[in-house]
Amino acid sequence: MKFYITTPLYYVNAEPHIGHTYTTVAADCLARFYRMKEWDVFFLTGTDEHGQKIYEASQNEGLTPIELADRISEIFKNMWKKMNISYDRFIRTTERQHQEVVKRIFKILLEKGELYKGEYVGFYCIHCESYVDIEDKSKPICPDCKRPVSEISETSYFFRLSKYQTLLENIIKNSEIVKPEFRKNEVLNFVKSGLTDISITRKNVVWGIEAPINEKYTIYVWFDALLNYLSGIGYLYDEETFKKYWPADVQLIGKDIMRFHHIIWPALLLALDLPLPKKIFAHGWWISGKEKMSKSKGNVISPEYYINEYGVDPFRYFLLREIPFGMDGEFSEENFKKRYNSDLVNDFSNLLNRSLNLIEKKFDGYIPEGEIDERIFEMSDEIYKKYSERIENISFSESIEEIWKLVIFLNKYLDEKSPWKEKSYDVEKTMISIFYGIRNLLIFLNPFIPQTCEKVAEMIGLEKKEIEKFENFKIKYSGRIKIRKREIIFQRKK
RNA sequence: GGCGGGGUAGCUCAGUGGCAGAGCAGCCGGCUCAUACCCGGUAUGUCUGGGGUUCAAAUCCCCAUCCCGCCA
Repeated sequence: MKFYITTPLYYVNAEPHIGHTYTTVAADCLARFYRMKEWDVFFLTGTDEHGQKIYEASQNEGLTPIELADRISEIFKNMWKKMNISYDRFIRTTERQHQEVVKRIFKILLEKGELYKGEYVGFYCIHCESYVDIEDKSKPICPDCKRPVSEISETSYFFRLSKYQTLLENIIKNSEIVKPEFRKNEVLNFVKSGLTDISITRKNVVWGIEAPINEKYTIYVWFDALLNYLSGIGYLYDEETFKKYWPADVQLIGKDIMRFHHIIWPALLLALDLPLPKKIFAHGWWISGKEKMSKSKGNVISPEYYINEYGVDPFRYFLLREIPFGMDGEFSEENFKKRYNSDLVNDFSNLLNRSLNLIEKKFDGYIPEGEIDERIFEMSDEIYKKYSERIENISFSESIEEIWKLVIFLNKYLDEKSPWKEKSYDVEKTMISIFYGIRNLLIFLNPFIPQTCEKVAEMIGLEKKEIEKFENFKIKYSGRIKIRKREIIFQRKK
């Protein structure tokens, strides 16, 4: 089995913020989950580096566009390193190979008659690099960026998007491609309202891939960027890899770029006679103080702050646990702290600490040998089933809820057995069972908080590889295992 | 203006015709190995308002109202 997952390519006009981080952490979690199932996973992310905005931004900083792109894409890479993002490839749209693929696709589509040369008459926003509809013709302002726009008339190459209207309607209605479910109608209504062909070349934008024709055009940055999902896995140059991974299993996007991904992207694939991705999931936004975050409002959440203050894993945990993927959610330190203290400290970290403490006191740090309470395995089995279903549905928070049942069970189990009491019996059995319960927790939580799981595994005397496969949650070890050290994994915050 | 989703406990929300629920916050108690934690118990509701269908409505229908999303 294979699993191909993508994030959008991030535009290099800004440094990574919480939105980028959110998508990428979610993708990472899925990638790790399927690797633990021993599927052949390919996780693609990267940066989108062409277009007018990049050109302008580079000029403002006295750089060439590629210098700017080099710098920002490096910042993204560093951020993903910090966040433990396990991508298989980081693609940049300025790479020679990607550019070649885009050009060849352009040619193929042109030859197939999917592109045609036409005349665009209307308004154009230079900044947004897009043709815009203007409500009030006497005051031509870009509906998006609010800058003045000019009326133009120019020739351009168009993609026959309109041709796919009916086909797209049927596909959207009858497939899982638009996720979450509640977005389906929205997209469908838009398609039904009529699709117009879209211009995919630009005359006055120099920073872009040259169209492979005898005229001076560059390729529209969105067309260029979308094709990374194909060029990233070898389309037209490494057919073997491409065949192995295409179609994408899950493509994650923010809800702001649904139009491109739920309509234009599938239409392009249809034009290329390629199968469509199975799911394109649009997640919600993190808001701050009831408003969307923006620099001007000064309510931007800084990933760095939370990483430094609480650690990478608590940050990853919060992003995936706090709200259902797909919904908007409020990001506040108050909510973060509550989640951190109650889930990670009180439930999880304290479970580890009290358990290891008992093993040290009662058994000198050795995991006792003997019978294990079968309920641990039965429960793990059940949890794993539900957890898998939920992850396959891209419901991170519900998956964690499922795993948490084991955390709660283990705390309760310890209390019921009270191995610290003089008159308690079955102390060996209790502590072995707790040990295996914790081991299974580490396996289940590994896609979400990998660094922590690895650290705890090391603490309790396990190898990293023991917690890297889901299969392993059924294994019972032979031989003595000794706790290597006991330390508090998450400190309570006031 | 059109289409769609929603309004349920202090908060976030689940609940598609059969005794109103979960988590967090609260309250009471127990325990005390552990990071004052954990465990158990417990209160809380005009299910937005009004009308209708039904033996029975948070749930189905109609009207109103408010919030959100997409489109124009």
